[in-house]
Amino acid sequence: MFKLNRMTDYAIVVLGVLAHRQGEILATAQLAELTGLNQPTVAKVAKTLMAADLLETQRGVHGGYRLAQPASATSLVQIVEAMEGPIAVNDCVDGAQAPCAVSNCCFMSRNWNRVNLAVRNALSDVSLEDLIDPAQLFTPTGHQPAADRPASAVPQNEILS
Amino acid sequence: MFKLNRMTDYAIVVLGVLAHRQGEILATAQLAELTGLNQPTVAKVAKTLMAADLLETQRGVHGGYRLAQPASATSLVQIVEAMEGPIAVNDCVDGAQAPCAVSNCCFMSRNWNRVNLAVRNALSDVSLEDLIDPAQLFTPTGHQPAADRPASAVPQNEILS
DNA sequence: TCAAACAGGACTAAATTGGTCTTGATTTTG
DNA sequence: CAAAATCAAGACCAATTTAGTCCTGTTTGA
Repeated sequence: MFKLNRMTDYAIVVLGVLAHRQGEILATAQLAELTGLNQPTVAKVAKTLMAADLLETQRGVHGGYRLAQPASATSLVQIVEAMEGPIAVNDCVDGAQAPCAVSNCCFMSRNWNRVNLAVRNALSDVSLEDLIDPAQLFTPTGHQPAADRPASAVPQNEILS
Repeated sequence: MFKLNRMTDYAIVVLGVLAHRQGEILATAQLAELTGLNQPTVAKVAKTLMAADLLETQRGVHGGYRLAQPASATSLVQIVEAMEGPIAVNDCVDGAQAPCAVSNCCFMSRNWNRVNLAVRNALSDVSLEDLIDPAQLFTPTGHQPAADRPASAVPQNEILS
């Protein structure tokens, strides 16, 4: 476990498509077609991402969404917290939504905060750009041409190509 | 979110009590009294921890449970994985229980593995002993005497004292 | 003015999680 | 040997959470 919600997965797919067409405004119907998700689901995800200022919107005819910032500037922790609320491994952690219910709290609180911060840092080290571009990662110099990448790392599917 | 299950919290409380009485065998009824949990809940948690070899058992009259290894040798990742299964931020990660459902998978898989590993490492850096003993953490030399610790870090409650 | 699109909720259904119970096996003790 | 205490294993139901849909508005361009 420790799994992301399905909605968060959807959000990443949607953001990935928008990142590939940076600047373009795409309607939820187009996003639905490109991602394979249902249009209402895309709309719900987009609304949530809007509330976190990760998307910009244009209303009315020919309206839609685009990224509010470059993919390289959006970190995974932003996406996760937009969709799932603040990261809190339990209720003993600063920023948790409810006070802790059981008594393993309080005197462990500082340690939980340390754990929580470590998890959070792990997510903040990855940008949306990293997630959608395999070449970015695992290559110390970065931006290595595709021909040099192992074939197994590039089984692109139609969604983001 | 990214929250641990309540059962995992319970497990940590139970393990914490057993760590304080290392070597002693405690029955689920005693553990229930010491932790404030219900006896059936303690029994369920203990069964799960048994399956992960974190506890040793003695059956029959005066039976019960004790830690299978010192608290310092049990890491948080062991406890979490015992209670919640392998850590997998999504289904695209090695060790996930189901193949990925949506198409944000595959070509992101290696990156997800990186994220997953970072989260996992964050949890493996914390031992059960760290969790129950605030003095262990935040003191580079470790094992600092209680008198030197800031008062705010030692609001012990009755459960683990 | 109309149609395309987002805004903001409410709402239902499905899945997961938490907690309890039952039946059986094992061990100590009188 | 019998009884009591205790763990073993799993079935089961209730509560919570999550996913997905829908409805009624508002905005905008043609």
